[in-house]
Amino acid sequence: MIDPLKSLPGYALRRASAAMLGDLATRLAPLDLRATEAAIVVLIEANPGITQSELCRALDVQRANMTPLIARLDHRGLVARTAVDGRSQGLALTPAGLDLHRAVRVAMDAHETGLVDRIPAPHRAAFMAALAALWGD
Amino acid sequence: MIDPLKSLPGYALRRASAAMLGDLATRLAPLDLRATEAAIVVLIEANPGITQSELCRALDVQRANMTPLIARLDHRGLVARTAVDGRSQGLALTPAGLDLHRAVRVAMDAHETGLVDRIPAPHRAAFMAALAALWGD
DNA sequence: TATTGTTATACTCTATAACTATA
DNA sequence: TATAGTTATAGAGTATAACAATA
Repeated sequence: MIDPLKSLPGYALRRASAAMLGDLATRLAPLDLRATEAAIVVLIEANPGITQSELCRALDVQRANMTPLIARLDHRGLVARTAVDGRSQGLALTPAGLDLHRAVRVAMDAHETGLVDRIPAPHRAAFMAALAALWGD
Repeated sequence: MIDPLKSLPGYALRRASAAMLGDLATRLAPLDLRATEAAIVVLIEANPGITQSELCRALDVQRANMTPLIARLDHRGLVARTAVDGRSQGLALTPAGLDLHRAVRVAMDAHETGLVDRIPAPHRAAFMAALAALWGD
């Protein structure tokens, strides 16, 4: 079978990303969190008082799609909302949220370590630089 | 804003992939093709007579999800089915499909060239090697 | 028994438009 | 006027289960 896609960097990027996202999803499944939810938990922990709109900009998620994500974390008792002004609420992790955050970091660190370990050591720095060049702007 | 995600290779991989997929989608939109459909067109052109199941294995798409993809290309008159045996059909591009394939290659080549151009030249080989290490399990 | 293609279904992710209330 | 959050909705992507026909 001739596969003209194998040699295309863009296609390889998509397939590698999908494979790694699948690995992360497997690791987060026991926590009943999806990848985006885990990213939200990490960002709230690092930035207590952050608003939904700020999360949207950091993660490149639409405001309309953030609403059900935060609502689910709220209903699970992981996130608390505190009014900043009349229209926005600062978000912070509850004690249960902080506990979950520790488990998230364990799962994410294992994922990232496993990923980096698969890349030959001399290629790692160039790999990160290339991703930054594609992601930025 | 503290962003602990920025330094994570897995997260950067996901964001870079999403950015590049968006670029490809924009380039394919005038052809009314999605990225997976374009990949199918390229694979059929390179492998006339290929079956749906073989496409599924090459692209890592479930059989159940391939059905509507091929059906749409068929209804648009881009793909012709020829019975191989009683249960599978070989796929080939029609003349209209071959015309479209040329436009697909133009769009994909522009996409890939733009992508590679954004990566500093000394990092390109390592980038491809790293992706291959992550993709091929 | 295993494979091909199909249908039905469901869940996630993403995108847009429109609404409210607040600044 | 612009921003924050919400609701509703629609389009894609992806996953499983079950079925008929064929090998």
